[in-house]
Amino acid sequence: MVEDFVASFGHTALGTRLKRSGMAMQAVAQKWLQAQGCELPSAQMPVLAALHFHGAQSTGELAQMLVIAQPGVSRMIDQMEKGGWVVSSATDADRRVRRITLSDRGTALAARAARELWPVIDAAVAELCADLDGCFIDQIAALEARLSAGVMQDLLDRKAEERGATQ
Amino acid sequence: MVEDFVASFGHTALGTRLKRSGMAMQAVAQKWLQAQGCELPSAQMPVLAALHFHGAQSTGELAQMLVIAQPGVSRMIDQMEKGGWVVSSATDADRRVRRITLSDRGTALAARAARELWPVIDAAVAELCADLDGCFIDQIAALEARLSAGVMQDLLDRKAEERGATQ
DNA sequence: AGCAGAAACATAACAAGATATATATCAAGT
DNA sequence: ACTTGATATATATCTTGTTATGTTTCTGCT
Repeated sequence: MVEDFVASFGHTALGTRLKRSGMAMQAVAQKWLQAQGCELPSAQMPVLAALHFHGAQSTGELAQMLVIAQPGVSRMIDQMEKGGWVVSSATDADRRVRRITLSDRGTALAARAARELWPVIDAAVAELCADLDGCFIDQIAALEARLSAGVMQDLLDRKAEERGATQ
Repeated sequence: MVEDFVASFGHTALGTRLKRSGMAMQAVAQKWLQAQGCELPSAQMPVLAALHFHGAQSTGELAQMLVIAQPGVSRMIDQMEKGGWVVSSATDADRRVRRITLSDRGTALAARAARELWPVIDAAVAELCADLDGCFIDQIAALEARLSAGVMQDLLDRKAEERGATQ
């Protein structure tokens, strides 16, 4: 039995592999975040971070910043507003525009994430990708192997511990 | 305005970027395949290729080979059977098992793809990823830049032309 | 002022992955 | 032979992206 046909399919299926690896990384990160008591769905994290670092934005601006289609942002903001993470309102100058701000709850989570969650993920992923040698396709293969071996979970835990120990 | 916040977010959003790049590559490939008269949805292409190179498989075997969840295979096979690309039937030895085979139409498409479609994609992607220098995150950034510049479309066209010219 | 076209967002439907769970069948122990 | 547990697949629902299209509001021209 072929274990991973897609990986054996050369460059032809590279798109599939990149997508798969990306989803795997997101899944690991989300699981870890949940374990840290972070209730926000992982797909909404970039919105939170964008609003944290760059202040209030419109729907269209967020779509451009996050490079996702505008209807996706529309729906995501609805969900985040229901979850109490953001507040939105029509602007006075142009009443078509919906201005989105972090709520108190969202601000608090973003501050905490900036302090102790994102740096851990950043350090873990940086180390996950360190020493990926060879040509690009080999690097992807190495990354896939590390992900399926559970290396990223271990790194997240270790990095969190290290930060906790040194602070 | 920040153009691509995710890309500016360091390693933290690498998963999102990988996923995004993979989807972009798949989209370009699918568009090109359609232009070549290939009617099969791109997500079903790996199934076609797996059956072409490794013969009849069960639902579970396909899930393992393609590293996707079994319900996804179930649904995809339903669609492909409706589209006339595959035929499936319960096996005699174990009537729980659904054995999936390429139909005549599926066999014909796979043969054509193996001859003149997959090699083009392979060559194009190989060149797309050639000379990606630097550390992994820089390589991803370079890949993203090439994708958004439309380099992959151009390569597909050029590779197809080259193959056509030399054969 | 009023109308045409553009722009911002919302809504609907689709795609392709996921998980959770139900159903049907098989295998093994008594 | 029957019951119990495992296995293969199907079904239902969720997630998060997409495109297509509808609605509201603005802008600019006459």
